[in-house]
Amino acid sequence: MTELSTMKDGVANQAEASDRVLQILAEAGRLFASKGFEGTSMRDIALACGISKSLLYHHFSNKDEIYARVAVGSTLELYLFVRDRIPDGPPSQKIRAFMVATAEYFRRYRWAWIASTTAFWNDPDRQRHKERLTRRDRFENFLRGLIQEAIDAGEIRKVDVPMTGRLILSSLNWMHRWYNPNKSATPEQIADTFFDMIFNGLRSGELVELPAAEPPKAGRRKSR
Amino acid sequence: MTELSTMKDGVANQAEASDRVLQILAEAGRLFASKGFEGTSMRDIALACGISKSLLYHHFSNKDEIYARVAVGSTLELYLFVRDRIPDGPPSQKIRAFMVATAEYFRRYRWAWIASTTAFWNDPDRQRHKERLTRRDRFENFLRGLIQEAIDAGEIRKVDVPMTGRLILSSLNWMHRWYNPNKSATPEQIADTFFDMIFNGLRSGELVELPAAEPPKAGRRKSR
DNA sequence: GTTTTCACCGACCGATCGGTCAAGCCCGGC
DNA sequence: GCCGGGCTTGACCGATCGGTCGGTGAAAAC
Repeated sequence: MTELSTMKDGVANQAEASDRVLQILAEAGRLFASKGFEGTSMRDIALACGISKSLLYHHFSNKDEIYARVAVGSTLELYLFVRDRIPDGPPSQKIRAFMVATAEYFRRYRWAWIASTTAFWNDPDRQRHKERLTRRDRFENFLRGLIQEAIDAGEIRKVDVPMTGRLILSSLNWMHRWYNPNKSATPEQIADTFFDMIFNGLRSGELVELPAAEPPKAGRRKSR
Repeated sequence: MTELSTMKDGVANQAEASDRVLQILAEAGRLFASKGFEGTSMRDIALACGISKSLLYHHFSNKDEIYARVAVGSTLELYLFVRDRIPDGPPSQKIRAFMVATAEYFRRYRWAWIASTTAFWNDPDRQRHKERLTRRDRFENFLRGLIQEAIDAGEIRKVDVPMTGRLILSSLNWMHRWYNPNKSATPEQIADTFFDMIFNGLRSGELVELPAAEPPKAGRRKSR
């Protein structure tokens, strides 16, 4: 199921592409990620690759296509990548695997990930942007299915499913803003920690029954 | 506490500014938020305001200053805004108030918020960002203090404090990517829901019946 | 009544943008 | 030999970029 693993320097899913094309995609992804789409010129990309600007137009028809190959081509198989890493077992563990797999994808295709989630995300008139959003919808709906599964199995509370999905995805999607690859924790470890926090909650103590009758302010005490 | 509330159209903390300047800041914020800093030209801003491009340079020295007034000027008092809305009471409720207050700030200064968290966040020329980042650090450290407080009070588990802060902030910081002001839930309600999910966890409580033959869930429980 | 101040504008600047094009370079097949 | 065809280039294009300049008109200050 991982025949899609033709990759180089974090450029995902670019089968049958020449070394030069892969180089361009890698450099362009890095630049898009750090300076944005509008902030990156074709001259920047050419300079980073050590080639002439014209050569970019030999391999790609325009700037949008480079971005599409970086971003769309990279989110292309996120859904499949994650789906294939969901084990059989209790639904809650599937959610955990979902988070860890997404984090692994982030780690492997980091620049392309950042580029695709950063650049002109709300430009309404970009045709291929819609394709990417469709893929992300499928990805998100997959997560919602897992959450519903966990609810049906009685593993998690009867929470609002879309909102729960947004919380989980938020914890992963914001990671690129603070994640430092030189620090010790891997994205997978971070995702695992976040799953623990979200699934088990932060609250200490065994679940004694709810202080339901109590107004929130007066609540819990256990002075230090 | 709210002497900082000179605002118009979601432009925060722009005291003693003329109507025209406020208009420019509002329109520029909206454009920066939707098209990014590099993607927004001075002509765009002038056109949106119905004025000439020259007039922008009469009121501001350059494009960066407009961005600074929108973004830096808006995150300027986020820390104070939130701090003043933290009630006395149990630390966990302070964390909840922190989240709700941040969400309120997001709702009130939405465009400026998006512009400041979107545009060239990792520009190598961090100088103009340093001030803004310093403020955000203070903001984040404030949250970490609340988390530590809750741990010391025994209200929440002995979790990793910075990581917990990142989870909480992620849930809020990613909101602008999916929040729809036309839908029913307010940002404050969303933040409240997220607090409940993170604090109490998703896992169903003891009262859930144990399906007799069901194998246990692979030992994810963390004992404290 | 004169001068100063200030919001405002149209024309313009050099630089850079995305993109084009005709021509060279290189290398395997005749 | 020399012939095609893919890789590569520098010169160039119109458009647009951020920013400047000289000036206008009306109110405020003297």
